[in-house]
Amino acid sequence: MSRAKGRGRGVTPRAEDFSAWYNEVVQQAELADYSPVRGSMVIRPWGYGIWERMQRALDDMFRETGHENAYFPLLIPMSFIEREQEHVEGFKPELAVVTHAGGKELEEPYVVRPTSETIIYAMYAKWVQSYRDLPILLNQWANVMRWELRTRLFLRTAEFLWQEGHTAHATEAEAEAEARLILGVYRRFMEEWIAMPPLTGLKSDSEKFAGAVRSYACEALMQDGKALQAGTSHMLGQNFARQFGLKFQSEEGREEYAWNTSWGVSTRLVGGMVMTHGDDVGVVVPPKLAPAQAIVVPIARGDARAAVLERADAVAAALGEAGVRTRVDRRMHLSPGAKFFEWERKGAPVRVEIGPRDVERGGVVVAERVAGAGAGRKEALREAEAVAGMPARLEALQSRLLERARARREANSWRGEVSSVGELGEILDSGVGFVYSGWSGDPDVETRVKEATKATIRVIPGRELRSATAPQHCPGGGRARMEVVWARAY
RNA sequence: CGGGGCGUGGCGCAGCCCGGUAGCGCGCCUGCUUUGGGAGCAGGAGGUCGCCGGUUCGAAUCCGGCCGCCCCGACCA
Repeated sequence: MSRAKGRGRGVTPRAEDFSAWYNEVVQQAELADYSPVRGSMVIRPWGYGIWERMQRALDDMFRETGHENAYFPLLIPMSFIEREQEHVEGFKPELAVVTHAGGKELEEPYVVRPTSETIIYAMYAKWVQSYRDLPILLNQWANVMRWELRTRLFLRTAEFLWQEGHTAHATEAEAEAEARLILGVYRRFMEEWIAMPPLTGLKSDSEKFAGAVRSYACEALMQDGKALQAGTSHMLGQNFARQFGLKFQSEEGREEYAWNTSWGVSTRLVGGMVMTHGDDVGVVVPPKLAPAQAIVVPIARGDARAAVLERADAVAAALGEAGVRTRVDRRMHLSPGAKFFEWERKGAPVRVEIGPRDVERGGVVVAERVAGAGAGRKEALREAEAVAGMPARLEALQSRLLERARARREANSWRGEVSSVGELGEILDSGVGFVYSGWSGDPDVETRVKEATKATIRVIPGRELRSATAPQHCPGGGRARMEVVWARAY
């Protein structure tokens, strides 16, 4: 495709410069654009449509697990943020603060929420008196602001969209179960919808959320071998409850502090999708997330024009009835080829071409964005056959993407003995993403490894993800008390 | 916050050394012809050369200051 490249329409190949590839692809696919405000982005319709599909799917899952949506305010009194010790320390450096309003300086500054634990638990404290008022299981869809120094579209922006769940429970066990339940929801969502299979498990203390007792996380492996923290679920213990007076009277009449959890995923997931499935042509959107799953491109040549357009509309309508989100690209000032390139760049899963030859024989030409093994680039099918087969075709594509991503994750994982920091560094330098090893639990080891290799413990994997035989050796020394996964991360 | 780079029509760039009519490609507009992998021809619109100051008869170009953005490192969904 040197021609396209020469015309300045190509993309830097992933292998040449992954980060340049990412920036170009996100913009060329019209997922997002830079805004005039430093570090913040505009999410364009194609990108926002993907986020909306994610939102809908997650929202349904939250409801199925007993949660309701609510909304808490954007501005939080500074004093609230300052109440929980670790929480302030974690967030202070990246707070945006409102000091003036209505033409006057405020008596107490407000922070633009970086996360809402403080204001939400202050409200819960007001609403809860008895164990009968528990649990509270709320979620909110909101924007938050963290004043990042180094930003990237979707992956790290000053303002981003997310969902944050906040729950309050009468017992520790119940809160713990909630945090784990949500971790499972996230994992299932990422696999089934984004076709991005994450590792899940516990965070080490150094990586946990500011103010949490423990954090669980989903860590996905990107094509460049770096890990992306794609979702977190925190068991907050009674840390916030104590600071905000979130107390209740138990069945036995005792006054007790409630147990909290909080959990979130953000528009970062869109970036994860790009870095999981994208190729040197552009973005690849899994069918379940695609705002348009099938793009019908009429090839309206000469006097066949009217007939071609009519068939295109008919096929689109039939696809719509079959439950396929379909769009007809009727723009007449672009050649078919230009449309093919554009939709491939944007990652639409399937293209349906209809030209005079197809109309004549009652057929269409179908091309998939990511061809399956053995399948040709284009298939000439009868109209009815193409329509009837489309839902299955999309499902097959969806699962092909998941399998491909899972295979890549495993192919780029090192499961074996790693006995020194140097060896760990060498393995990472060879292109391996996730390195499994033993760990004593000593935080000094983590620090030393990070300094030497830039890798951190991404997760202490859950049982089902651990290696068949537990690693005996620990890079950095000590006796192996658990298995951990190291990686360089975003 | 430290190091590097860049600011010139919407986008990508040349011009800057060596001061003298602001240019190229893509895109955009109009018309005609086109349409099975990035259409062709003809005509056209669009620029306080990041900002402020200085030098000069004359500054995109030389000098000083400021601002912004991008890339690379320390902190983070």
